[in-house]
Amino acid sequence: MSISAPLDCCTPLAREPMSAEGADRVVPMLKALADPVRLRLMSMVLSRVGAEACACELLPAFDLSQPTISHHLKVLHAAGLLDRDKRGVWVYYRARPEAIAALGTLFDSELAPA
Amino acid sequence: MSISAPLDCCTPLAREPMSAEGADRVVPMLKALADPVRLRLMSMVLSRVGAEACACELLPAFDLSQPTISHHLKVLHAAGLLDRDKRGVWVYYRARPEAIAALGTLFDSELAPA
DNA sequence: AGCAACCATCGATCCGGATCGATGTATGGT
DNA sequence: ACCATACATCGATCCGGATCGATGGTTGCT
Repeated sequence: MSISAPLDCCTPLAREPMSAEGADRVVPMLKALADPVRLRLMSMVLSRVGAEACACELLPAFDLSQPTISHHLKVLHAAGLLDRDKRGVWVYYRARPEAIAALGTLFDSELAPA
Repeated sequence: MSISAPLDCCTPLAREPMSAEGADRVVPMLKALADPVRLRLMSMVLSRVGAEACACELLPAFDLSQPTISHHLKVLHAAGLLDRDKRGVWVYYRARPEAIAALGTLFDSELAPA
């Protein structure tokens, strides 16, 4: 499971027709966020000071089992959206600003063909 | 199948922890784009002058059957990302700029908690 | 009226993924 | 050494969705 996401992946959708290879690089990130639990997890981490949160703080926010939340965090990590940092017994997840910024540029409407 | 997407849905992820209801409003759009074929379809339409394209022009770009492309276009339409306009025998799909803009604000990194 | 082209719908198949309980692995405390 | 806590992994189940061939509905042309 690589950290993937070279992040040289995201030109605006409106700039030119995206190639199949380009799509294959972006889709994993979108797929990771295209789930209500994972989108809320990402938002919770991003809202924290330092964009960092302990898994133990995220779990009680959902009515889901611990393995399920662990699975979702793993998906976000594999997509390059979260960094993982084990400190003692606790695991802290930190958002990767470059990944969020890359997705932001995807939906830039500047300079769309008139 | 409603056109959905009131588009008052998208505050930046980093602004505050997204509620379950908020996630349920955004996820359909993300899910629609979290597919390589649909992401490329969206990019192809957005790249066109007027952000508009005929279905007959989109089909040959893929090695997929006509029902499959029709299905994907329907998903993008149902998510509020594409408008549908039948002109004679042809069907034209036009991108909804508000929807793209709404997704753009989702990933705004401005004013994230320091 | 008849035919051809464009697109949508239907029904079926098949694969991925969301979820869980059970179990494994580390870390820290007594 | 023992146990409790925090998290990950495993195996199984179940549902949604991506895809196709076949068919249906419109529109335009002759």
